[in-house]
Amino acid sequence: MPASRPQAPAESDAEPRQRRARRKEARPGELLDAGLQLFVEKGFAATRVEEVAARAGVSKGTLFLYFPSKEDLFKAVVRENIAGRFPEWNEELAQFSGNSAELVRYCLHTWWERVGMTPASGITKLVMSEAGMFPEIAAFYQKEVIEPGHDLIRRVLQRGMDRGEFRPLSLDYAVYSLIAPMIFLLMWKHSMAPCCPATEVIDPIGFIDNQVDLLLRGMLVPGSTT
Amino acid sequence: MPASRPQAPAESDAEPRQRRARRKEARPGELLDAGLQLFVEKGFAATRVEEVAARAGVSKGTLFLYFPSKEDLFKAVVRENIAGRFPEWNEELAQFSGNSAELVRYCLHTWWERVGMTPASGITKLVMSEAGMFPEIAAFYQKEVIEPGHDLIRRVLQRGMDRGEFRPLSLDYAVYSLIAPMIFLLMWKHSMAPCCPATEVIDPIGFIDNQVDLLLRGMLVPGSTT
DNA sequence: TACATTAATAACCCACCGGTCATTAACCGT
DNA sequence: ACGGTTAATGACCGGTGGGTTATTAATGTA
Repeated sequence: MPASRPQAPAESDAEPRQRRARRKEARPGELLDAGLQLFVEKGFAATRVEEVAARAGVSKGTLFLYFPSKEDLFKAVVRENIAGRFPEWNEELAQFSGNSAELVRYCLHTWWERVGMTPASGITKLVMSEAGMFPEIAAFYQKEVIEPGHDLIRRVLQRGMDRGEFRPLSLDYAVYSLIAPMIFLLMWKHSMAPCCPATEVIDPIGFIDNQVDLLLRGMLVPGSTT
Repeated sequence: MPASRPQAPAESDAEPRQRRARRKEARPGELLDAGLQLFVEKGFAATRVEEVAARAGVSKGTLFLYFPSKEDLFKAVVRENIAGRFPEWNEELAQFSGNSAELVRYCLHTWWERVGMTPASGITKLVMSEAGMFPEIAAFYQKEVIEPGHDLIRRVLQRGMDRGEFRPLSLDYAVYSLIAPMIFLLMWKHSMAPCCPATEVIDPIGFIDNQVDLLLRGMLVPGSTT
């Protein structure tokens, strides 16, 4: 996980926090953090640069001192937060020693812990939402995140088939059968859920468990004892 | 399917198409059609009412003569294209006479034909994308579309359990297991797919067939001959 | 043709927001 | 203490877009 920064100037601390402090080093990072929060909250178009600046404890003019435009700020936010954690995950996958049903369950749970329930999930939602307006970012995301993720899942399923645990599957489709509920969860969390708190809330862990159970019944070879 | 309208005034026809024609009856429908097109193309916030009016062959002022606000126009578009069609679908569901596995397959295929592959799917994508910024719209959509759709699916699953075709399921989760792949398909179609035409395209029908097959293996009582 | 009714228009208002720039003040070397 | 440098500011600009309204003209009636 990217080390979280000291969360912008908190004012009212031991420091009287003078108005026009000169902190050239800290500004970009604080603006990036504020940008991440607001872009995830409101999307790209709806986020006002002045608000980003305010949340970073700085004026609008200062923001443009560090980032030439709103779009550049956005790109910087995406770049910083979509760190390539895939090498680490691929490593974990290769070392997993349990059966493939357990591996599937482990993958989805881990995804939820490390992406789904973190701000990173907001970026995915954001990119899918605004892809139409920013095709170059969509392409970047496709290449850097979606394809590696796709390959990782594919390897899990292939492992299950190689070990005789899964019946022969159409890999191209089965991969999406696992991805789809995760995307759904993430879209739900960031779109409908915050607006309609009254209506039936989906418990993510419960849903994932149930979904894995359902899909595994369809994927495991009949009569398996797992 | 709602009978497609004569697609706004085409000018340059046999009719010289006078400037300020008075066509009180035709305006709302033409504005609704133009609105559907543009909202799906560009999203809610990015669509300018003046552009909707122009595409309907009318001035901005005229639009506000028929719809009190942009948001009301949008709600009317949603009602006409999705929400208003549930009675018809519920009727079809009630009259279905095959087994429940066939019914599930029929539902998803029909959804794809009547929503997924039509502009109506763009509306769902739009709402999920912009729900955060427009809670009124999200709440409206939740009530008029999501809840009826949820109930419809739930009835299908309940039918399968009542008839002893499906094993006991957690309805709350199982409903989402069917909805999730549809939402995924639709998000994919409207966000990543148009931007990354090179990369592996998902065949919707193939995916749906495969998904239904997988889920039914998990839902049907073991040893069922269906 | 004269007149009332009202559909339709286009100019207008105003709030908002991305981006700029002259001004201000914090810091540093001497 | 005193400039000189530059980080930071906030007033300002210009374009945009939702919504309003005074005006215009199409239609129906006599």
